[in-house]
Amino acid sequence: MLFATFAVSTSNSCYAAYMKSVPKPRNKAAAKPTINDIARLAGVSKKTVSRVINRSGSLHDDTREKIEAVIRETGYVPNPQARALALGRNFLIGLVHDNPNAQMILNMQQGILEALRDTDFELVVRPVDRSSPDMLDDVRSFLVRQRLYGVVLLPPISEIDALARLCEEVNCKYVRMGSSVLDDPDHMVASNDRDAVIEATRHLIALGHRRIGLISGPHGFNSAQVRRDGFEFALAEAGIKLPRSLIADGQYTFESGIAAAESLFDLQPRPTAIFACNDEMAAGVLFAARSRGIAVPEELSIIGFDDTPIAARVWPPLTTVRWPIVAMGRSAALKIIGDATSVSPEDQEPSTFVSTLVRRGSVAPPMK
Amino acid sequence: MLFATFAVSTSNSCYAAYMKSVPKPRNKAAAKPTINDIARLAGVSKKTVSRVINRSGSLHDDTREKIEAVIRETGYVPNPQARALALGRNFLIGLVHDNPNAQMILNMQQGILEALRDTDFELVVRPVDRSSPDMLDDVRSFLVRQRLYGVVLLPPISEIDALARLCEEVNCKYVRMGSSVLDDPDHMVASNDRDAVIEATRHLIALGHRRIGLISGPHGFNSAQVRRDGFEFALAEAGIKLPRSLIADGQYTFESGIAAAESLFDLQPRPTAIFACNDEMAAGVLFAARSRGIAVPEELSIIGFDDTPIAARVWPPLTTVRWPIVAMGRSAALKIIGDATSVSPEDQEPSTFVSTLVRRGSVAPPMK
DNA sequence: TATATCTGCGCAAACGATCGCCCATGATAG
DNA sequence: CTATCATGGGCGATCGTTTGCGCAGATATA
Repeated sequence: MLFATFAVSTSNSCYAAYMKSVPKPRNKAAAKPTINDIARLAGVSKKTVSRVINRSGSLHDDTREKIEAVIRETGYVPNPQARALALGRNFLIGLVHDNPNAQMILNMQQGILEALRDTDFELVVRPVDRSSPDMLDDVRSFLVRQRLYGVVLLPPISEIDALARLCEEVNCKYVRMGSSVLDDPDHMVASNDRDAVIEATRHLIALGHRRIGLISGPHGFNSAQVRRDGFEFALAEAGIKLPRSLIADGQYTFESGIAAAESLFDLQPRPTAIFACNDEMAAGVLFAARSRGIAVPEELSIIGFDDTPIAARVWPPLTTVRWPIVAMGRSAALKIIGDATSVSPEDQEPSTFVSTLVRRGSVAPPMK
Repeated sequence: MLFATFAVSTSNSCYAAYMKSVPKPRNKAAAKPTINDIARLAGVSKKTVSRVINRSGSLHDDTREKIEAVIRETGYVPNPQARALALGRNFLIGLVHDNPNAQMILNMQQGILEALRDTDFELVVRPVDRSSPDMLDDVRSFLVRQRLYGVVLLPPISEIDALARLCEEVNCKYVRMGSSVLDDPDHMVASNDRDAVIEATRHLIALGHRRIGLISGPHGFNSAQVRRDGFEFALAEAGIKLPRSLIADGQYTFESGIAAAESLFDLQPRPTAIFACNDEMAAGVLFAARSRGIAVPEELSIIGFDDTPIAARVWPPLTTVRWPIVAMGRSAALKIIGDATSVSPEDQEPSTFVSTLVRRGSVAPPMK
């Protein structure tokens, strides 16, 4: 038996009676120390051990150190299931998303997991269907049943205010990932997409491009709106008129990028550059250009957004905007578990991250 | 520090908020009924309710139907935390992986989540570091602490026998994903990579290719070995000699594909076709060919493996082998939770899946 | 010295299921 | 007609924590 060698420092008759009342020993194969063992070895009560574990209440330094020593010595780890039951709250962080870019989800997971490493938290992933009328109920039952400690909401569903209200209602911490800064830094991690798009568009303009096409994101997406705003601002700033025909609707998918590019290619004269609101669509533009024999970047410059792996794998590699998703995921997770871990509680996690232009081979000055 | 802490005041206030939110619009799931409520409403004991929930023991049809009616009526859902504590087993499925292809992880998650949909199970993701000496201990503490119901092991770490033994030891169900069939169908889901590679290679040979290069996967990977075996088998079968110089080492990464392609391009004469053991490396070959001005598929045919999204997004789109990862993930999850769900317990989940050749634009007959 | 105020700490009751045992009931055999 | 058995169903212990309440003992104030 694991603890037979430990000295029992108190002869508590109540405890002895308790031990005697146990009808039969459980399977001791998975014998792990419980809080009772720690209390017995330290000569205190469970409550006191719980106090040092949860840093609640005040207690003598001697007592605390004694208990901490015993914990360290036995390698005691509190049982998460029992904690969850007593606390009514689980040590799980949920990642709720609605099938946006696959690479983005994975980078997000990576960032969150980095923050959760060496903590007691685990990551639970949960895709939802935004178009389903039951979506809110699904999420609600997910949060309530699993008693999640917190959730990270990925765009585009992070833009649904009802979801945020739901989290408040069921008392679940949450962080919304987004493309524009809300006035709620505790529940929001965002990037400065607008500035980055302005920078990208200025880059094209500086090279001499004047007929620049835009492939937008789907309607109703905040990120799509913000990126389009930045694009239009940069053009207006340079005094360039933007005819409606140069704006093509996209759906953030490769195929929609191809379709949008086809429509832009049919214009007379053709745009000399295209800004696509994400890399998937930019890859579609490149694909469509190749199909038509349009040389990139000689006859057509392309800029994407996201800097997903595909941007660097196509030929020519795409100039794009790098979005620090991993760092944002880490920050989001730290915002949620921040008060539960004792790692430097002072410095606030940043809420805004800077996206930067990555110059590769898909951009060149326009032909004369 | 070692343990997470809770702010007591937060916990209290949220409890109050939760209690206040009980007068709820929907009469269904907000006020969570307990098993005691069900027992009282049905006029039976907790134990009997538990019997119908867990399908254990035998009991009168009248009793069962009565209880089921009450459960349906009240929208009762058993508390997962309490179940986990009493059962010593959580309703969580773990996905343990060591950073292989990102797209593969995501497809895997999708497949598993499809199987878990409408069950009480959730998916917990856990990346590990295979090169770390603590890897086994990390996984062990993960399994033991979270009391996982089961885990899905992704390649390449699925090939580590010690991991499988560890799962047995801690009494955790597991399924290993792989590229070759082991003799343990209960714990293995595999695809017939070898046959698929043979088919792909035969395809190249039938078109007239004789100098075919191979970019292998990293040493020690079973999938790499199996794919290489298939390649060599198909060449031998056609009586084609394979000089060692036509085999280049790859690491399953885009960059290693570029490097391996460069070395093959330096050969005199150059190979007319290259089989890369995954799409990432195949994309690297295409990238390297473009850099050198080698026309694909006119001067060089390329075949990849996996059919990840990138294969269809580059130009020309890559001929590749499609691996039914999503279906395999679903099957793996069903193998684990199969006996816990009442969905047709008779039909065994398949252990072997068929990979098929997808013909796209990166293959053509060799030039004369 | 007596009273009031803290402070550290323990007892025992939740938390919400599961499950070992025991009992009641009706059927069947001797 | 009684003894044995099979079977549906209940009581209460248990899983390992957290926490409300209360009680000593120490310190401060009058």
